[in-house]
Amino acid sequence: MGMNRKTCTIISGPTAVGKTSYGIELALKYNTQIISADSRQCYKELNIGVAKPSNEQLEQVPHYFINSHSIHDEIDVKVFEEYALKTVGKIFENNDTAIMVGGTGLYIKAFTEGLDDIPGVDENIRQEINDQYKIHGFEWLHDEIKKHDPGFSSNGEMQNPQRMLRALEVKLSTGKSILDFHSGKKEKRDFEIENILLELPRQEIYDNINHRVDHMMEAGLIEEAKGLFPFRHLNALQTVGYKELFDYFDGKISLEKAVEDIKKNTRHYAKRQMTWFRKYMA
RNA sequence: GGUGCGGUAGCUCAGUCGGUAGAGCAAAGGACUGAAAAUCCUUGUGUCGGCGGUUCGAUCCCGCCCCACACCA
Repeated sequence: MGMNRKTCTIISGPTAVGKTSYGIELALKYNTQIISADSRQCYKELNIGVAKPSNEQLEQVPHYFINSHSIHDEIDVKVFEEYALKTVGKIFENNDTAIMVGGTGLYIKAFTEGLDDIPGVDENIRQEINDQYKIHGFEWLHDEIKKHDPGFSSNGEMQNPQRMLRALEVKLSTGKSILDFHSGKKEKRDFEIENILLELPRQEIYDNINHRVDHMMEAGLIEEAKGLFPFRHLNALQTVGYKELFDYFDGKISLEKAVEDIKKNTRHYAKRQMTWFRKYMA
């Protein structure tokens, strides 16, 4: 421990607050590189709709976890945590400072504090649970958890199917409740972490979002989404900006409505980010 | 000009057989450990278009007026 501690500066904040350009500015100042903490910009097939840094920006400063994966890869927090830790290590070989920029709060949390070590789940069990849920619905899920994991049933989020599915698959493949894996222990990283939370008045964020969506449409979002339509079932495509246009392609809504929905859903997203970051970064 | 249908929460509308009203969406607040741009929870007082009338009491009934839409001239 001493004067030569390595530091990772993390720039977070809601979408459309200006993280990208701020991060580049800082990276240039420290002559270092950027690790993105964005769960969607890592996919090389997603461009206009995820507000990726421009090619010029990417040339100014090397970025990691941008265009680094395919929508066909299975990316999740764990993948990110490992990737990001490996990458900072690499950056620290030649720099005392690394920059992380991103809006995916859970990813940043995993990077800074680590995740509890939960064994991987049996793929067959996972598949079986998802199939059964699709067939029998919420009631079934509810009853299964009550039967197999009474602890989660009384203390877990019993109205949230996604969490319940996860709890069930962990319980059935490890024999232990997911709640028992949650130690609450924070991993201590061997580098310093400095948080910078970018904020703007709510109305300004919303205005930025509305304008940005209009620009995305002008830049050809419809064409991009059309090309990705066959992959709509992938997790990577459960993404604001694409799912609304898929509904339009289906004839479920008008194009005008789709654009409105993209703006609205992006605003909701920004709001959730603000809630998260207020708690963890402020 | 005439007839019809409306004017209720930011928006779309429901409702009160007369006792001052409620849904969805929006908006706001919150949660979050391998789907996180995902998933989920909580929060609803507004001159019920205006002015009069009837009534113990009107947003609801009656009259007039204003506004919107449709049709007829």
